[in-house]
Amino acid sequence: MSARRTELTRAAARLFAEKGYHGTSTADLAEALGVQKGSLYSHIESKAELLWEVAHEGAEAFHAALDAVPDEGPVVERIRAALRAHLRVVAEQLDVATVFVREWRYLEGEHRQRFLAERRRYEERFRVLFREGRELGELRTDLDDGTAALLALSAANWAYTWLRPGSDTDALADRFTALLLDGMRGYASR
Amino acid sequence: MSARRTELTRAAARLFAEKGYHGTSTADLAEALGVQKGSLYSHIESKAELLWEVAHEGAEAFHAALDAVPDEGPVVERIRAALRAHLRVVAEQLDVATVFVREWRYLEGEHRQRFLAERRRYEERFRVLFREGRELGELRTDLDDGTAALLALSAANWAYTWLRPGSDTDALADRFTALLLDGMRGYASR
DNA sequence: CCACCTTCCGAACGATCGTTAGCCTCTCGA
DNA sequence: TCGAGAGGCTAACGATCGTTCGGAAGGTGG
Repeated sequence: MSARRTELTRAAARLFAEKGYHGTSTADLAEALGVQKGSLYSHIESKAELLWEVAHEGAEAFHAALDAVPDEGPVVERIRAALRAHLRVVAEQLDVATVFVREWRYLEGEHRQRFLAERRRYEERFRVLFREGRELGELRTDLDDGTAALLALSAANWAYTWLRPGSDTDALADRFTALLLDGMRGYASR
Repeated sequence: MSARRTELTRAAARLFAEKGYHGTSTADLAEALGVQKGSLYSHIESKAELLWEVAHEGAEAFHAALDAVPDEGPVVERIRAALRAHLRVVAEQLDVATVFVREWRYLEGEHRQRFLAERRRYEERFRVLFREGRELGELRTDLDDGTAALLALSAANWAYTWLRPGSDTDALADRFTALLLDGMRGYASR
């Protein structure tokens, strides 16, 4: 992929995240490259192709980050690592993450199906951690692991709305993990 | 507001939630009423007015639900009640809640400012609960209440993506609350 | 019965949408 | 030195965008 083509993808990620897919025109994209809008079509076949590309890049980034999480060892540490990995991707590729979480739904046809499969698989990889944790006894044996995974994924998926580039995402993830593991209850309410 | 006008607002909520604000045309709205698109302008001054109306209705619904939460008594119970209230609104007014959480950002000018103020105030009402809980000792005295509120709000704000009308939102909220309060850690990892 | 108000129609507005076409001008390897 | 391909231009396409307008139904209250 040429340098110019890469530039276009980056601009698309930024603009789709900022103004939404339908709120971004080909004229906007062209202006970001300093070019006439017709010239975009030397690089792409359609605006929809850009959306797919950015959404797909998001899926790859999140999956790659999870790949670095060991699939053995204490579940508690793997949950922490998974949250760290997710938040790091959000902070380092905020535009792409935003498209991955919010704009993907404007995908159509085949691309939409492929994206949804990747997204479901990602969430399942999270769920497995909590199920395994319960089964191994590292998490409470009476844990509702589905709800637990949903809570963790909610924190992960909502992060793009408040997380800013440059944040200490490891510390943030650790705070979430501590909360999820040990709860908030104090002595006075026990 | 006439019955017809109300119908238009409902259609707008449904379509904005389904296809996004910029993905919904005035022709779509007109078709939902079985009318020519020009006829909409007997009822409204602009499409943007509908977005404001739906977003504002969402803000009112969420605030009204929180109003029913007592401002005294055990903080733990008030957190549970607040989560119940929020999830109930999401399930009972899913379209409006979706616009409140996701589509509001296409508001412009004055309306955008007013909405943001309402939204910030809503989140602040949540945050207060956790701060107060820590100060009163009902929650752990070493609690990071900002992160705690963020975690709860993440679960609340993400709910529109998975919650379906007719769910038992009270039970769902209680499961979240139990998790938030007592955590997931099991004996084996302590 | 008439005057009014609400609602809708049909047609059109200028603007903008995503996309296509033909042509020009570089750059670079053969 | 020449040919080719990459990348840009201008211009235009038909479609659709949100919105406006004048007029015509239809019901309601005086």
